[in-house]
Amino acid sequence: MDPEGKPLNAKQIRARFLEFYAERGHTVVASSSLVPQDDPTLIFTNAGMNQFKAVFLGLEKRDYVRAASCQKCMRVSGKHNDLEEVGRDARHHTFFEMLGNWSFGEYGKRESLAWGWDFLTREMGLDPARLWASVYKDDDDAYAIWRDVIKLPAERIKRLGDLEQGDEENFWSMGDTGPCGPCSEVYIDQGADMACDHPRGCALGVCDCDRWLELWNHVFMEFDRDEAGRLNPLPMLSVDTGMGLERLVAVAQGVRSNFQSDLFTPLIDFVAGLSGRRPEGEDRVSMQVIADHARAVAFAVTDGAAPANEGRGYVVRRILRRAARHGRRLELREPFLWRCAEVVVREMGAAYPELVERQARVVDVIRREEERFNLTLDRGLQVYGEMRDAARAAGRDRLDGVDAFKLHDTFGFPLDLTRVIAGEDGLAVDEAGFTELMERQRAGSGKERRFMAGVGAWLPVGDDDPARLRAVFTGYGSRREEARALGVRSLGDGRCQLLCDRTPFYAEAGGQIGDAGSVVLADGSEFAVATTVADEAGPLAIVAADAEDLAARLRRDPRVVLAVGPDRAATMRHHTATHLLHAALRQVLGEHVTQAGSEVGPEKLRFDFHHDGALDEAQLARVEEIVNREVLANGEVRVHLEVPLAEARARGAMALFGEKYGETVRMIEISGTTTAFSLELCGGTHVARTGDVGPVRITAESSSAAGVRRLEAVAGERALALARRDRDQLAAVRGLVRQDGEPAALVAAVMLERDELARELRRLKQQSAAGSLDALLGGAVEVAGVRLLAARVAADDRDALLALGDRARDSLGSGVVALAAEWEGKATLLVTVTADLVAGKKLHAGNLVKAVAERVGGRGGGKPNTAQAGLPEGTVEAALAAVPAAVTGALA
RNA sequence: GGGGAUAUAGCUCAGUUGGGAGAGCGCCGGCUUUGCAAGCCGGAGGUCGACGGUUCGAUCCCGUCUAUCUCCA
Repeated sequence: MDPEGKPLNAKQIRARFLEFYAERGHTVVASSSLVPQDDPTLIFTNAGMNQFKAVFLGLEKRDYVRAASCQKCMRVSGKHNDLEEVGRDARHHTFFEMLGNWSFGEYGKRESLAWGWDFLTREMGLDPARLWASVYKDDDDAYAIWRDVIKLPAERIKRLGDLEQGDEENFWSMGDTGPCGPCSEVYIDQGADMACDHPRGCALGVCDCDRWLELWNHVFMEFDRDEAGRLNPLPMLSVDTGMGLERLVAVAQGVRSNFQSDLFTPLIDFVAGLSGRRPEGEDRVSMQVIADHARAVAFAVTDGAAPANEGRGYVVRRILRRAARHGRRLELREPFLWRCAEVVVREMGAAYPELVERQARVVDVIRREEERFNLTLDRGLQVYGEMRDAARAAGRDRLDGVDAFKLHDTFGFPLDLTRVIAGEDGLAVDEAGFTELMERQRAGSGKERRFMAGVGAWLPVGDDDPARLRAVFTGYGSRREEARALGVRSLGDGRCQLLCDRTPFYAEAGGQIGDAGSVVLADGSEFAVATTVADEAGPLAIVAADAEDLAARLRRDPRVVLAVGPDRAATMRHHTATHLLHAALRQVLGEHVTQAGSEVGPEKLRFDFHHDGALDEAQLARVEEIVNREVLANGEVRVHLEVPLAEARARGAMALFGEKYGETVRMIEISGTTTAFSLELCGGTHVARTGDVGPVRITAESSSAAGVRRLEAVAGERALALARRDRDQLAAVRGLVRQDGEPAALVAAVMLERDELARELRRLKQQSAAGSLDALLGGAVEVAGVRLLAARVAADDRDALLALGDRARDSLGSGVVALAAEWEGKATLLVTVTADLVAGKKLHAGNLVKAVAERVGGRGGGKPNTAQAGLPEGTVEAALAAVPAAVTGALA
């Protein structure tokens, strides 16, 4: 409550939470991106602790031990989150915000629970009499804190969960192994009228209904679970808590559904206004779906997850299309979701400045996707029409499950729309058949899932378990390193991963490909490093060696010399060139140009960016010119380490996909002619001065996806090689044309001349063919009452032969023409029959040519009026001689 | 990662026992016509997505690849 006794609004609640913990010594940490940076196991950030995972695993140190945040989260799958359910009840969301406080080995259960209690009861003004708590069965500490410190009556403290019985309630773990521990949850009793009719009675720990609303989960990480399932105490206890902002706001504002809180009402009101309908009944459900999905889509696209047909982009597309379908239910036919996204930006832009920064592009992406979906629906309608007609023609009053499934599977036409439209046509839909096919598809694709196939267990080199060790990357400064091997892991394909305490090898990240090179062992043996990949342990060299063998050698002496190969220099040039290109594109095309991906290697660089429409020659030339101008300026490439994220953002640094956003970031500044020319967050390797990049040439411009352009370019010696090749090519052209002047003009003149000559040649050939036609016609004979012309002619391609045949047939008026010609070492026989004979005498050119060809060992066929056959060499005369007999035979 | 569909003129698309590449719109030229999507005549424009196979012959059948659409994970 605020001083006047009015409920707080969502913005105030979010701010209060962070202030509350800041006052208690917590560092307020910005929400990390919805798109997880260094965690391939996650599609979207789904909990507040995601960005602290490495800290809990002991792999990363932060300069604080208490933190609090409000984290953007998305959950679109999982046992409690079927996308189809979102919007139908009071609680489920795709996008939500998670409030949390953390202690990294510092304070414990007592502080976390007591502060949480104070926040809820004093700051939020929740009635202490309605709050309940649960603890893990064996967690006597937490129980005692609730009863003795917070003074919660014992009847409102429940002991839940039982690991021995397989009940993981109130026991949290990150995975099958690793940090884990008991948790304690805070619930609010929403009142007896919200109770359910569970057979064993509506009660906390029994049912799962909305009366007992879970508000806050405090996790106490105190164990490390090993492979045998044993719980080993951790040296330090850590705290990880999470509370859904949407629930808290709803409870604090005294409403029963999250959708009635002011996080959602502006959106629902907006959609109601737009559609001219009231938020009641099924219409209310649709509006809630749209409100939820508009938030999800706006945030996801802002964080770089654009609609696509695979991965997280596909999830975004599905959410967006589901919203669009609900819009149609409200009879919103024009794209509308992009306008909802504008409302999201208006409402939440203050808390999440990135929404405002990228609004123009995000709104545009959403509107285009809506338009695309309309096209998909149009095409689906067309296909549906064909299916309907076929069903009716067959006298059925039902659309097959196969058809409904095909509409959905192949044309993306949703089942519910099929149902509605078929209903209007008086057709039922075989939904059982549809469901069966759907199940089959699910079962089919779920079966084969391989992730880093064949990766074996770590083979330790020293005493420590490599799974707990980490490599330090030293490759910014040096390319050769004497290091100590820690572990080897087989990839199952004759190669293995090598973990060392330090390594100069850059692992594939941020578009820059992993380093190749070599590793030399103490025994003098040398192995090639094919590339380098990263996982939580840091850069791992992929070595072409047998894992067991390599591990055995290293156990005798773990010292190794790691040397990055010579390609790295070219890669560094290309990486710096990529930053120059990015900045130049923004100058030429505008600030909407943002990176959509890149690949930087020794051979070339590839840069994908958001922009509509192809770049014309002038734009490409301008971009190339700017990049090269900056190279000549020879500005300094400065690397700023440990820049606070907020500061980097304030300076307008460009964020790079695939790059890790910690509290502090690495920033690459390229000084230009006057001020900073390029400023990007980037972990890659760069040259020292822009002059080191050497000449840069753009080699290709294309599209990689809707709204995304792709440029390819080369720098340094690759650009020189390209220039050399171009020069040689031009010299070759000049040499061929043997005239002075611009090669293009010379070639154009030659081409023009060639076209004229070709035309002239064709005319002459036709003339001469026409001339010889009279002579040919003189050779026509009469066979069985049909005029027949059989002759060898000079034609040097199929078209010429056919044209000649046409003329002969027309001159003949009524009859059969058989012409043979040879070109390219192959003989072809053409037979044409005039229309009157096809109809009257039932002559068939295809049959005639087949009969003749078979006589001499050839094969052929064709249509009744025209047919062709291939003849063996030297059989032309024999074939022509066989024609009269074939005609006679056909008429017999 | 696994399926399904599509790829033909600048654009939208036709094109079946495998046998001569088409329409509409757009473009260029000519004629006609003072007006609203003008009319008539003529013309240019195609490696039928790429590569391989089967065949006397492939836009068509088969295989591989690429791109786009779409579903499942």
